[in-house]
Amino acid sequence: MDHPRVRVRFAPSPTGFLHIGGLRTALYNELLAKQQGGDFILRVEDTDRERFVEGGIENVCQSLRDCGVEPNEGVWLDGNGAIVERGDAGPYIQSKRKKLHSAYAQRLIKMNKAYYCFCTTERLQKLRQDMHAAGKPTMYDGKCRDLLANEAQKRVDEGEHHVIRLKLPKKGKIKIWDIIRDDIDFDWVFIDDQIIIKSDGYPTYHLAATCDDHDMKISHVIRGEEWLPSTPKHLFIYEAFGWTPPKFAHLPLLLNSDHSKLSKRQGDVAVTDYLAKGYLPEVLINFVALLGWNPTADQEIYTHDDLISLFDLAKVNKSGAVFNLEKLNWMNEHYLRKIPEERYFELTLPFIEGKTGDREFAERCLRLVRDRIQKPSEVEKLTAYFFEDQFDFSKVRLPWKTQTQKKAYARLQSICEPIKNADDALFRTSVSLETFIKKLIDQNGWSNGDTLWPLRVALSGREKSPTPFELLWVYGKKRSLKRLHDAIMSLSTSMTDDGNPFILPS
RNA sequence: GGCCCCUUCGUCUAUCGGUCAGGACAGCGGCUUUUCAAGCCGUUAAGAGGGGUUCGACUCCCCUAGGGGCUACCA
Repeated sequence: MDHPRVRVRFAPSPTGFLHIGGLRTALYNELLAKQQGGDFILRVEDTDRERFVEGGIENVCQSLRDCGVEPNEGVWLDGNGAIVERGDAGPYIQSKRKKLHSAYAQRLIKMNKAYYCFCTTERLQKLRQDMHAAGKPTMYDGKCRDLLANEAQKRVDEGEHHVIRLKLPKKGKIKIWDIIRDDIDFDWVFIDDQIIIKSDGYPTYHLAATCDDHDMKISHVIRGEEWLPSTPKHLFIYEAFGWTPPKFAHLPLLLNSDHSKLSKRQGDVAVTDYLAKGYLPEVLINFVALLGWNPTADQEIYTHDDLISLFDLAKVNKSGAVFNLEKLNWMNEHYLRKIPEERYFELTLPFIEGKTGDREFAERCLRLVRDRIQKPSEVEKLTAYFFEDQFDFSKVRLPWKTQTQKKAYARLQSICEPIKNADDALFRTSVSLETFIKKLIDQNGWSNGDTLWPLRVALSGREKSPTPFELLWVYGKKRSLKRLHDAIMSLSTSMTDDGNPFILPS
């Protein structure tokens, strides 16, 4: 009997930040829930007190919110950024369910599906070492497995340190079914009696997640592939209690370029890091959705809504996917060009804050570099020269190819005058400026190269830059003339190939 | 070591027995051009290997190899 309603959960442990792989897991869960009109729950798995990181829950929630992957049930942040829980199946913070978990463990003991184990960490460690040295699988030897129930209970009552282990079958096979991978067979002999309650009284993942999933009526468990080998243990618990297990879908791992599990060592893994660098949330979603799945043969760009309607768990790939930063960059660049200009300004303005008090000038600068960036932060460098007072022309060639300094000087002078006399309206678009300059070239019988090169270098202070027409437009008349005068001045003082005295233009 | 999973261009992927194996990123080349980008056009590049099954396998089965995951009182 299947679960009538689709209810899925993303269940991170708050041991740091939301991992980019976690974002994909959360997304796939959310896509299924939204598509099927079900529930997407956020449950925090914080049963490991030693690894708990302050602020971890907040970071996960905030990252999910930033990316628009919103749970409609479970742990969430309220307007003030405080952690709250909503929904009827709570509590959703696992540590608060400790009593529930120990009650389930007790029931398992009563059913003879679990047992108390008094073995010390030291004994266990030595056991593992010995088995490893003997070339055998490192498993628990079952020392406490057949302790008499009342004897074990007595030792517990006397306060002896203990854990609770699952009493797994020692023979036979178990078949699990996975939406992505179909049937998988496991042999019980190779599966260890898993600890389900630690000596601190807290449950391990295996018991907590399984029982919580049942209590919360989870219909599909969508999680990383690393959980595949422990799924038989989870199924054992479902069977012991007579519960209907959810459907499982184990997602392929995200990989570094050397095909190891995606890790911090080889770049950013936290969603926060990507957001901070200016990757758009919708890009992260679009990109990460396509790591392991693609709904069509020839489309790369999908909105969140597209993904919701097209999502199909059964078509998710089985093999791991390398996280390809270059493609992410391309996608961010692509989106950056499509978003409304206002949003583009919002994204980029902070990076040139304080450079000029002239908002319109700033916006023109940003518009000019828009198709030259992959990330908002890059505008800072690309627009830097617009805000420099003076260029150092000694490092660049103002004349074009074989053009003499004298001729470059004369050419710039000849351009200054018409620009000075031009109507302000001319500066409204770079197209009109282009027409104007080209006409000037035409009328005077000049050539493009020995006019446009010096003009462009004069305006940018560098040999590589956008077109002179765009530069004139960005600067406007006054700033343009200032740049031209600076260049002319520089040419006149550095001229050594010709003794003629030059008169500086007014 | 043991168990499990995986294997199409360098990378992300499409293909669900019959295709010139398609698209995207990156690369390369060209066009454009005052430079650099961008843009446009074109192009290199793949079914790990070996056996089967079949009229026909990238697709189904087996073996081998390679990669990955798990093997904690972490999740």
